Amino acid sequence: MEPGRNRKNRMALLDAGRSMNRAFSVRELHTAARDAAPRLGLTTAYRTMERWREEGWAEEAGTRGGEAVYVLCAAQGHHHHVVCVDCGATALLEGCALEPARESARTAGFDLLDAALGSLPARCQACAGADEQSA
Amino acid sequence: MEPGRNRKNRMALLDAGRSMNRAFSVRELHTAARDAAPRLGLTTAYRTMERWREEGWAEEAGTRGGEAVYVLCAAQGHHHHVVCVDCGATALLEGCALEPARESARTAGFDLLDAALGSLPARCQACAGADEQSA
DNA sequence: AGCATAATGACAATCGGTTTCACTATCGTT
DNA sequence: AACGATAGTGAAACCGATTGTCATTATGCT
Repeated sequence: MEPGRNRKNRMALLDAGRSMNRAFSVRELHTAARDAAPRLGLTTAYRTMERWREEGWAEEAGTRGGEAVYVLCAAQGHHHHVVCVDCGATALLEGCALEPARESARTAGFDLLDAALGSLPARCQACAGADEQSA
Repeated sequence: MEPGRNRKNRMALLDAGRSMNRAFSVRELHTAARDAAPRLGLTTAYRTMERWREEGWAEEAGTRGGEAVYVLCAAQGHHHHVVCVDCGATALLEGCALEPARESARTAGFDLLDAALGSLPARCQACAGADEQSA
């Protein structure tokens, strides 16, 4: 990570993102980072997230309540994880669990987009349990 | 399909949707259906798409240029297809290509959401080729 | 014909997200 | 220390997709 100029804001955002251990929206990131950098604007949060995505440190993990959520990727190489669509909890998947799907797509003349499939939508045990209760 | 009252608009929308053989946005659907039903409003197109989704005839297949795109599902049972993120072309995947991923997720304590994984983002050969040219 | 109600469409409102633009912070150079 | 170039910033305007409102219309039933 190359901080470039004015590293204070980005560091606040990075710390905030790392400390929340789940998928989060830009708005949530902004709110969390404001504890450390009160004058931080929402625009900068959006710009920083886009930068992280371009540089591969973050990826989009679907939407929640109408707004896009993202995950910070610790693993840099080829990997996939699951993200709970309710609470944002994440887990890394072992091995290349999407290879069969990729093969199947290839025979149909399509290339699966790893970039868009880094985070598979799922429901974690806690949220699945809560769902049963409310249903 | 139960047409209910005033079937003219919905039939126009359904015909339009069926005739375009690819993923499409609500706005595209509305435009196409207007040939057969000129007074059709955009609101009705949105409402109809939501209804189709609730009833299982359509599912969201990501976004393109900021607007959500959908596919009409011919197959009713458990199935997955790929959707080209560039042109919207679709193909049905053979077999249960996502089973390994589901297993892997389960060991991590997550349930993959079939509903959200009906359409896997991909790129078709034509668009992949066009991409190479422009790059 | 008359009624109850589903369906409709024009328009307003909402809401993520992006763009604009004047201002500020940082860095290398004098 | 002052300076100039440029990256970075935030408030506010803007945009476009989607949803809500509400008076009107179409439909099926009696």
